[in-house]
Parts: sequence; structure tokens; C-alpha cells
Amino acid sequence: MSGEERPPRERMVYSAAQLVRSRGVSATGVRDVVAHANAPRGSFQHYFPGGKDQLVGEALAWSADYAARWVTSYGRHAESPSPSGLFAHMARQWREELTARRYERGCPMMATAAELAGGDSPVNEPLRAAAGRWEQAVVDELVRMGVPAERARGLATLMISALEGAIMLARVCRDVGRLDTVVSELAPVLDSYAG
Amino acid sequence: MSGEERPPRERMVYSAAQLVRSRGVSATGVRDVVAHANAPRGSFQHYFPGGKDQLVGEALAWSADYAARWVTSYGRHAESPSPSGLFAHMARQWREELTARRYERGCPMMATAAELAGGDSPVNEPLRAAAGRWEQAVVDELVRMGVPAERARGLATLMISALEGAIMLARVCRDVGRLDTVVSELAPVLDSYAG
DNA sequence: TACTCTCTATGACATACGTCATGGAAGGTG
DNA sequence: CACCTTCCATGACGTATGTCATAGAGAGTA
Repeated sequence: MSGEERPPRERMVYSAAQLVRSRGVSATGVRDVVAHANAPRGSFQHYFPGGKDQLVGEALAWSADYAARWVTSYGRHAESPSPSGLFAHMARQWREELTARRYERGCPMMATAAELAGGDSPVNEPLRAAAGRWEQAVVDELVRMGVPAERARGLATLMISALEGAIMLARVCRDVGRLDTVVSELAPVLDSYAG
Repeated sequence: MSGEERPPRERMVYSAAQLVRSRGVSATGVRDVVAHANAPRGSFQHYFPGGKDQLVGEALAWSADYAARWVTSYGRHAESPSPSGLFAHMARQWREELTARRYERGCPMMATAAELAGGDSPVNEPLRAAAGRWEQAVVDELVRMGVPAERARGLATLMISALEGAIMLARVCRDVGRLDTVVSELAPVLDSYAG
């Protein structure tokens, strides 16, 4: 709470991620980010000569790293790891986040994709990289628990797709139950990686 | 191409839906919508005294109706209907749309949710209604083909979640294969509605 | 003709945006 | 000391936004 915080540059990236998550990219002004980060306004143009695009790109990279780390953390703390367990692990965090913050924040990747993925924004590459990073983390984790590599890719895509959609539905309907539903409905497929 | 088009009011709602789908809500200006619909600017404030919120709300309702009709259309044209067949039916349209328009347009519900679902916008109610309408259409269709009512709800949530997420991934990665992946991976669960 | 209702036209308002320009502190190095 | 790089401060510019106010067509009705 007190003491030294992280340097302004990092704070701005973090703040950008959080604001984008809750209001989207266009609705998140650079001035909002600076204010939210308690950062000097002049520092923005110094640290981010690429402007808003650079900031959003870095926010995406930060978020992807965070997500990937969370995925990886499952393997270390699970007693008998399973694909469905990993998926539940991923969903649980969202469940807590959504209830704690009253559905305020969604997924930054979804927010950015919805606004920018259709055009040719410079943010498109960071976006794609973020998705790839997250997906790869899931694939690695699945392979680590014995899922064949080819099947792992498909399962990872399915898991992330279902999770993202469930997050959206949960926010729209203000009901985290959608997350539970998806987790329990998906468990059978995830754990039947025989073929 | 020629002949009389639909009245300006309808055209504006339709244009709003398309623009929101591709650029998001905040990035879609009222003036953009008016221009895209070839509508008189003064007509906007006449038909939509509720302003932009009303317009976006009606665009969502329009989209939900469209989606629901598409879902319902499956039952009439399928020889041996199955849940996985319905899901493939839903995904197929998106596959074609995404390839035809080069990933330009996504789902309007996702776009709106990403930007507005976190706050207390007036658009939140139309949003929730749209999600409910779509979900209910899927539930009805599942029940019609013999899926127990309770299970149908869960499956519908799963189907919509996975579809939405796959649309997002497809746009981000510019790869419609994600849709195929989700369809084939999900087929087993969808058709095993015994328990 | 006169009145009314629906629809359109146009200009203006206040605000907010991203970006840029300029200048000043702070601190290390020659 | 001078010098230079890093970082912060502040004001301004041009543009775009959503909304509003006002007025004018156009048709229908008395």
C-alpha cells in the first residue's frame, strides 16, 4: 500500500491494460491512462514515442504474459494434473475476478480484438502475438501432462474459445454461473484424449 | 442493387450493427452511421430521440433476431438434426462471413459487451436481452431434437461461448480454421446427451 | 387558404481526443 | 565548471465527438 511503487512506465502499461479491459480501446484515453497510473503526463510521450498504439500493444503483451504465467502455475501446484483441471484452474481465476470486481473488467484481448482486429491497425501484431503466447502456454501444459501434441493444439483452441465466450456471457448476464457451466460441460472432452 | 431500398430508419439500424461489428461502439460515430446508411442526418435525431444508446440498442436487437432466425432455420433444413449439426450450422455461417469479408466484421454482441458490459450503460439491457434471445433460440432448437431441457441450457451456453471465442481467435489469427477446430472438438460432447 | 404532422436540413455548442512543441528539472560524466 | 541524457511539465493545435436548436420542406386535412 505504501512504499515505492513500480516505475511510471510500468504503471502506465498496467493501467492501460486495466482500462482497456473494462472500457475498450477507443474509450480509453491516453490522459485516462496517465491519470490512472498517477504518472506524469509528459512521461507518456517520452516512454511511448509510438503513441497510443505502442501503449496498447505493450499492455497486450503484459496481459499475455500474465495469462501464460497463470496457466503454467497449474502444473506446479496440482497433485494429479488433468486437462479439465487446467481449464477449471483458468476459469476459477476469472470467476473470482468477475465477482470481486462486479464484472467490471473483461479480457483485454477480446476488447482489443473486437475493435481493432477487423482493420489493419499496428496493434494487430501484438494482438496476434498475445493470442499465440497464451495458446502456446496451454499447449505446453497439456503436452506436459501427456496429451499428444496434435490433439493439444485443438484442445487449447477449444479451451480458450470457450473461456473467452463464457467470460463475455458472464459479464453480459452478470452471472458467473456461465463459467461453471462451461467448465463442467467441457470436462468430459478435455479428459478423453485417447484418440 | 437498384430499386427502392428500405426506409432510412431501418437502414440506420442495420448500418449501426455492421459498423459496430467491425470497429466497436466508441469508434462508431453517429455521423458514420448516417453516412453509411445514406440517410439524412436530421433523421437520426428524429427517429432516435434516445441518441446513440438507442441506436446501438436497436442494432443489438436486430442482430439477435437475425442470429435467432439462423438458429431456427437449421431445424427446417436438416434431414437428421443433431446438436453437433446445429453447432456446425452456426459456425458455417461465420466461416463464410469471415472469409468473404476478410475478417472485417465480428460479433456485435461481443463488441458491445467488451466496451459497455463493465459499466452501467443503458445499452446493457438490450445487450442482455440479445444474449438471452440467442441463447433461448439454441435451447429451443436443442429441446426440439430431444435434448432434455436442463441439459439444453448448459449445452447452449457452451455452444455460444465456444463459438464467440472461436470467432475472436479467428479474427485475431486471421484463420478460420479455429472455427473448424472448435466444431470438430465439440461434436462428441454435444451429441452425448444421454445423462 | 390555413393548419398540422412527419420528416429533413443545417449550423452551432461544449467537450474530448491524440499528438506535438517547447522548456525546465535532475543527475551523472567530461 | 560545462555538457548531455533522461525524465517531467505545460500549453496548444486540429479534429472529431454526441447532442441540441432552429428552421424548412412536403403531404395530408379542414
